[in-house]
Amino acid sequence: MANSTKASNAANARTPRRRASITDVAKAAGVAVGTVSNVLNKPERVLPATRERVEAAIAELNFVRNGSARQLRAGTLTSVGVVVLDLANPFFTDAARGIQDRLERDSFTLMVAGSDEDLDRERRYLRLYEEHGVQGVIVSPATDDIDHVLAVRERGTAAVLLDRPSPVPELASVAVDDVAGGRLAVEHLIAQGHERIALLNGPHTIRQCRDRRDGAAAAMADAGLDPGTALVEITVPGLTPDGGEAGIREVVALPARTRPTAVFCVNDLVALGVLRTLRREGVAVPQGMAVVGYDDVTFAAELATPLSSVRQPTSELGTRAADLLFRPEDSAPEQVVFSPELVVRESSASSPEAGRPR
Amino acid sequence: MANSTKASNAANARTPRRRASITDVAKAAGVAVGTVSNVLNKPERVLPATRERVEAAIAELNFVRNGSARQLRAGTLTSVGVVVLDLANPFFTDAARGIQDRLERDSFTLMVAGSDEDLDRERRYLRLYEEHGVQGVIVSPATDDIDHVLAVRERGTAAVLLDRPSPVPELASVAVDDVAGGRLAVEHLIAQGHERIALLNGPHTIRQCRDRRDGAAAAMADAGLDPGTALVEITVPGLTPDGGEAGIREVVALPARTRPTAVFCVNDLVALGVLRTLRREGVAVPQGMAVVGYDDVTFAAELATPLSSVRQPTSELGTRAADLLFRPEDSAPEQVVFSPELVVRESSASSPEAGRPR
DNA sequence: ATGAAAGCGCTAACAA
DNA sequence: TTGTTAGCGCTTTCAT
Repeated sequence: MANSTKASNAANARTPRRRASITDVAKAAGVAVGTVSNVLNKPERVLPATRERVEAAIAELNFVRNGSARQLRAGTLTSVGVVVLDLANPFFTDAARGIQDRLERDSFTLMVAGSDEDLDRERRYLRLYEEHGVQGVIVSPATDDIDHVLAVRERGTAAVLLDRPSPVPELASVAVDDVAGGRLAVEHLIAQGHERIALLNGPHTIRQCRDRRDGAAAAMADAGLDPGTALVEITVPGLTPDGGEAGIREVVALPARTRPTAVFCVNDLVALGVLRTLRREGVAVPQGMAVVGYDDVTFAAELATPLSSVRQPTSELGTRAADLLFRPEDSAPEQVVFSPELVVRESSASSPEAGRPR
Repeated sequence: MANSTKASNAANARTPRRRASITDVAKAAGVAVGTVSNVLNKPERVLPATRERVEAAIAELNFVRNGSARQLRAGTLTSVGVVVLDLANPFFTDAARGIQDRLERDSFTLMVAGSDEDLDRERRYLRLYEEHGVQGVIVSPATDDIDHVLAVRERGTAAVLLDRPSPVPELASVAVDDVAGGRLAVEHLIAQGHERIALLNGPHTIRQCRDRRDGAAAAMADAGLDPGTALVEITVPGLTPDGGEAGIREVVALPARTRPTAVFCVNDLVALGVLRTLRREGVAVPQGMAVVGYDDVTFAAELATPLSSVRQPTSELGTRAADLLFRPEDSAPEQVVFSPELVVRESSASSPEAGRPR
């Protein structure tokens, strides 16, 4: 049928002239529907001759199985749904890649949706997946409210929390210790001599943001600084470069006396915007302002000022999540927590090679 | 039902104890199934009193509509499926964002899958979407073979090609002129005095790769250079930073006499790997090797050596694609082609500010 | 306003 | 080996 389409006209193609059903095929081939079904599912059970007739009819009628009907009978589907916070964030797409890699082994298919940190959208997608009978869902929740995830699981669909430790034992999760991450970043900055540090953060409804802040504050307290004044938290309008730009402008506008000398960004996208803006404004990094990011995305090391960042085992996060999805029924749900590590680069280290890169 | 889950035990939750059906709800509420259906779909048609009873039953039984059954009756679904070449490529995720933004307006839901440039996987996802009755599909095809996309459309599902001009008039498409893009990049390099240019490219089965090469070759020919010798094409093992690293190592290993002095990378991910490797190897950019990328991703301008790149209207690509999906039946399919533009930065311009950035 | 029942397309169990 | 048929869960007439 390769080029036959060339002849057809557009309107025709668009018209939803009823898709051929298995009954149509049966009729056209002069066999029973059961036989067509067998050709589709257990070809070996049907005589080559009849099979050919049926296959001809299928091709002829352009038949495509109706997945809904199929599934209505079968009960379930070999696919998995994922909802991440942000489709444009490399952290999540890398994790999605990890999931896909793992799932591929069992020839599951993966569908991804982005919630844009919106609880409603998260719920909508989750419900869509569930209604369509996916085998499991992997969600990085936008807020603390995960009742809907729990509910999905209650109803018999496997569920795993991604990048978020589970608050209840019966739900599996894969996460990275964000408190530790925040602590790492700020301990490092303090060690570099900074005593007032800005935190460009997202809303505290997002757990990652809250935890990283808590870690940062803890590091301050441990160092004998008062987090209340020494940690200047600024909520950015978006976890993006533009958000970072807006945030750092606020910092720079602060009176010199109380202006932080370092900034810890809740992710590398934000940090990218910060670096961009500081450069434009002629502020030297790290001398005028030290910067630490989070996620250690691919490009962090290659920036004009190589960016210090808290690294997470991103893709492994995904593969583990996929693993947990299909553990045997009787095994207890597992809570996996990875540890982050800090990668120090020039954006925060006024040490050895402070001058020119390379 | 918020915290009730806490009490339940895991095994129980996992057991696919048959999901409650509409019949169960009807029974529990002491009404007919039709009434339950009405509560779900046309609540105004049912007496408040009965409605409440039904709603109580729904909550009680944890009922979730079975999407397959629903759709089997209704025929179709308000969602759209997208298949992109690579989920980890910012170009495609940005485009996906564009699609999502546009679709949101009509409260469609979006599902994304990555084919990893594999035709089989592309086919699988497309079929999955089709079988499940999505309203439309948007595909960035891995190869020239788009019969399966045409077929989907023939069967009545709207389809739009993404980042790929349609070869047939009856299929809508949104693309960027990649020949022009390749030409822009190489013309620029030639203007900078380069006479032998490496092209780190992906396989020619991918149209974008082929077109950019053709544009590059054309620019050479126009300048009186022989593309056969002056354009050194190297196929990278992957369109990723690591692929770029492998590619540039080949280039650098060439005997000085025939070694290119500039490299044009088929995307910015590859270029990132190239810059990284050149830095490690101590090759100055652009003096020792000029570099031009493609896509102008967010971080291109912020790299240690700001990267020259061919910019595409990425997110607009997505919104337009979504637009085309739902044009009225009678309107002819549209072929949209955007023009790329070259953004020159330090990685290729030995001109003004050749020395230090900032 | 509600109930009863048909039927969407498919698979699986059974009969021939 | 092939045909017949019940029924998955839902929506939608058509009665009541």
